[in-house]
Amino acid sequence: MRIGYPCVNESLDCTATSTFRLASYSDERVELAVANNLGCLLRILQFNVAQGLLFFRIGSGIVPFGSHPVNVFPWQTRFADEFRAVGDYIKAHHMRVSFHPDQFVVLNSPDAGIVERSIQELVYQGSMLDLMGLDSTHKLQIHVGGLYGDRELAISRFIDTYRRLPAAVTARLVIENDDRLFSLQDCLRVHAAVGIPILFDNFHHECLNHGEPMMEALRLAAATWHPERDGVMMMDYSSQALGERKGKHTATLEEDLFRNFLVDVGDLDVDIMLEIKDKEASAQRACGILRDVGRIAILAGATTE
DNA sequence: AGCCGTCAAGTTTAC
DNA sequence: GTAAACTTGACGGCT
Repeated sequence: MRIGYPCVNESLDCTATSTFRLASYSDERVELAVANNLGCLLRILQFNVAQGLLFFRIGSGIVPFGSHPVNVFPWQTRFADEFRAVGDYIKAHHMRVSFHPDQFVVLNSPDAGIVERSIQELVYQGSMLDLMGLDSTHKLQIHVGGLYGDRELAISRFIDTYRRLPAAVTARLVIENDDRLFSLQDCLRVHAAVGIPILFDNFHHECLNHGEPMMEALRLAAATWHPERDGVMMMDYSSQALGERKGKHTATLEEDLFRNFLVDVGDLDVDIMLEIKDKEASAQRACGILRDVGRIAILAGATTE
């Protein structure tokens, strides 16, 4: 089991998502930004290894305007060595990484232009994993998309689009249950049609479900991951921010809730991405809790033998 | 030097 | 019909 956090490290003064405005686009700025971002990404990964955090979500903005037609800079060849070095580091330390294209990637949109731009974004993000030399256990996670007033049609449109995706994308694409529109059950239907793994989000499941207990939901999602092709299940973990709008992520890890969640996880192998505002601070505490729970389990085992 | 409106992209929900 | 939320920093024009 690995624990990680998304995109931003708050301890280091180094950001892997530096960018600039479209209006000030130039090839030179792309080159500067990518050099900075890959350098910072490696530093963040080194920091993570030192902390025992072996799961990390890489931000979408490593290459500014990476899938935009304005960007014709040959970053794939210019930074081939740097991407390869990052990938070598990840493999050497048995880390796992993912990408989470943001809300503009909507594969089930009725607008063909939006679908095409979405596919290009997925191709861009997948190509970074290719350049790093990372296999299909490193994933691209998206949501099913919009509802457009007709759930059946929306799901079937996702399936149709999925079948047209390039193999480099489908090898890595996973869908996540969301908190308002597409539940775990909806994702399971998409999985049944095309075999796409489901990245389980416990907090979204708490917000939107059909009565499945957490332990059952985890096992349903885990069964959608093909061990050799996909690796162990990835999941997002969070909890409700107290006193805030329903669905708002907590600012910091609620340790008791996380400890209880690990009990539900049991002996299921899963890599956990903490979607929590204070990033690596909570991730480090989560690692400590995981070690405690493991130690207690070992002690409990010892006393019964 | 510091303030602060704005930033490629989509969709839903609240007002 | 328009704006906020998703999530968030930081770009960059302006004083």
